[in-house]
Amino acid sequence: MKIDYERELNPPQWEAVRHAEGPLLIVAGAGSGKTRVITYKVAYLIDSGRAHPAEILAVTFTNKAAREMRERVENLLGNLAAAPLICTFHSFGVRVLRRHAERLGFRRDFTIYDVDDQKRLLRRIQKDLGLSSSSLPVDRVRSVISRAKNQRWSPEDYLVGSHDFDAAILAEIFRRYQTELRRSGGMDFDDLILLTVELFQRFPDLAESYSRRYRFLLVDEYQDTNSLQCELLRLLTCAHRNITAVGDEDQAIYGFRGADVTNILRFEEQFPGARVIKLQQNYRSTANILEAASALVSHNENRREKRLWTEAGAGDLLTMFVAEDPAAEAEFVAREVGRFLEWGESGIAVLYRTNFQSRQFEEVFRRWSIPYRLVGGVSFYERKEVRDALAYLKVIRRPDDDISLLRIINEPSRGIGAATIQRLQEHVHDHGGSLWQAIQWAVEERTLGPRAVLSLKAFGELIEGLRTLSREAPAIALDEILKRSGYRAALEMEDTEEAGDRLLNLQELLTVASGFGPGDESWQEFLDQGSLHTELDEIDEHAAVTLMTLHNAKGLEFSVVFLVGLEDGLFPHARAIEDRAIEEERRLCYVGLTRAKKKLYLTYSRRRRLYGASAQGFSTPSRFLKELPRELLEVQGEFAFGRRTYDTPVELKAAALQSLESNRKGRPFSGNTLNTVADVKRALADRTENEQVVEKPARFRVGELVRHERFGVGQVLAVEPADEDDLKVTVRFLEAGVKRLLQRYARLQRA
DNA sequence: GAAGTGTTAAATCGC
DNA sequence: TTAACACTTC
Repeated sequence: MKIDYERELNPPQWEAVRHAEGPLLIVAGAGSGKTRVITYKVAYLIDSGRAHPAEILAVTFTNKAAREMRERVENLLGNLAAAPLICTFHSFGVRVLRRHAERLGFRRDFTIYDVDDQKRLLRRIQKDLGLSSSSLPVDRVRSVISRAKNQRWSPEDYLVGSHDFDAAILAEIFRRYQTELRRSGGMDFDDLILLTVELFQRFPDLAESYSRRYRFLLVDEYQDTNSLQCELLRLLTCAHRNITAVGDEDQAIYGFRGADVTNILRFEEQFPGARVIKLQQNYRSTANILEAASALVSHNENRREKRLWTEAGAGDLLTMFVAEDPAAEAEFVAREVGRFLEWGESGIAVLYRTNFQSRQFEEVFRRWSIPYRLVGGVSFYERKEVRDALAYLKVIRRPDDDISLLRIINEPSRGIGAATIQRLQEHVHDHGGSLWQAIQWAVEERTLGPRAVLSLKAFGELIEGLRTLSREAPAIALDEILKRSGYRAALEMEDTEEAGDRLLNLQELLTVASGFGPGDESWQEFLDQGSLHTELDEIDEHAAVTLMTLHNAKGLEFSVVFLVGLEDGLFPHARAIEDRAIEEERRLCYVGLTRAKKKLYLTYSRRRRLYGASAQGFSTPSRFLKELPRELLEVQGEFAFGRRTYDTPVELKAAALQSLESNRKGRPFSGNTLNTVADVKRALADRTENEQVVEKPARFRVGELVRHERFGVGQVLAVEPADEDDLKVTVRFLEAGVKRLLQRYARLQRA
């Protein structure tokens, strides 16, 4: 054998790797070499001659994980004549459905509709039903529909089984959504799994042939499977029982898309006689980090107790930093990052709960010339111009694809406005068929205004003319499309920086496309990768600092991790608090903590502008901070004022006084005492204790100084409308003894 | 009726 | 920062 497995793996790891036949569950704690074990297992199966590479199917949840696993296997074994199939659940579904979708009444060249397409369609439907998007947010509709589909509910089933307040409306939207989706011959992400399961259930022979073909099945991140994926795995093991699942229930963070932790907890029930091997030695983090993470997650009730241990030393304490506002938080992070970069450290990550938090960090990093890599956010394939270009390609292949057609019908503007489109849709609604057919009808019958007919005719001819291009390679077709549709010209005309970027992106897309030859399959592959792709990661691959959400960080490790925005409402997210889904948030926090190898920073901001509020609100430190053992934390640099932080209270006081002086505007003002370290610590330990109320209503302006009889001088930090006549005023008092943020409704005095 | 311009509100997580 | 919406101009 090429590899000395016994030397490279610890005893339980090696045991898991050599367990070739029969069901196996590897319960792997964070940093216990989970990915290593599963890749070594793939290698071992091949290396030992137990499996031909083509008999192995390894399923992951993200493209990134699949790609990495492929690379690792290749590193271990070198180039193989045949490669094992390593892909995501969704791309496996696509693979199967592209071959057999006809059996379910779909065309094989069905279109995959992603989130953006779904939203466009749903908005349209809601509009048709006369519902404003504000009363029923499209994201909520989408999640309801997705949940229903993952339960395999039809719109009618949903109506019966749901307790939602507006179930009837939701069911109707759901019904129309399904109809439209089917009519344009499309599948959404949920369908990719759902329909694969349906296919296998209706045609057991097919399931069996797949099961026979892939005699060894490996599943990564098993705790994140939903019931459909679980069913798919069951179907894929109908001809054998060689399934190896790796997972950690403490890292289950995809409940929101239907993942169900009980799948991993019941693995032995589903696959009787399964072996369970636990990996509990952590090779990643220092003892302090590991201890903090374990302490945190032990607050969860829904879990098996396990004991992670490490041979590593205690390492540094965790550093907690309290910033005055998000800008100061970002500056602190940038400063620390700068120090690590000087020391030559390169594995640094800034992890946050929600994508919008990335902006403040990007801004500071750019200002300080710190090269960073942003994962997620608006990715290449989500850009408008890229999606438009792909929509053109889809339409010239299959003009009946309504959703793609709608995207480009007036892009660039060609005189087909909302009213005309409305008419076309009415026609489709009354007479059936597709929009494309409705356009033909409008041109022939001339029932619309002459201008509209002219524009539609030109559009029809444009598409008709472009259709022959589908015989060429995608790159050639795309280039021609951009030319003839006037898309490129329109951007060139604009002559703005943004238009220039868009042109560059289209050029980039052409480069990607040029890797694909002519032919149906090649086109399909190109378009599918666009739909299933998440981010283009060759951009600044070697940047020392990575910015990403906690969800994106799963499975990765970094020497230094900054976990930022640790405020109640942000993390744990307000929605999770409302839904009483704190345990999943805590697991997410656990995932974040355990990404760090050597050094972990926890930061939060005392003020933050959220949800477009007109004023900055005050935040409460995340409840998770209180669940970490005090003795593992050091509080650092908490002296923040305005946008800056200061190393000592003396410096802080000087700066604050100066700022206050220049802002005084004739109001009474006297010297004051500022926060001390002890004050801040006490405030953190119990925030409510320090909250006070302003007794006298008055008029306030942000930034202005006020004086209170009892609490002394303070600065108005926010004034925001509350009820009709009321203003919510937030004041920070600077005198000793009272230092917290005071809130009170003050009567608005109208001018 | 379409296109261009200005304004305002909004924002979990992701295949 | 974006995207939907209202409003004006052609």
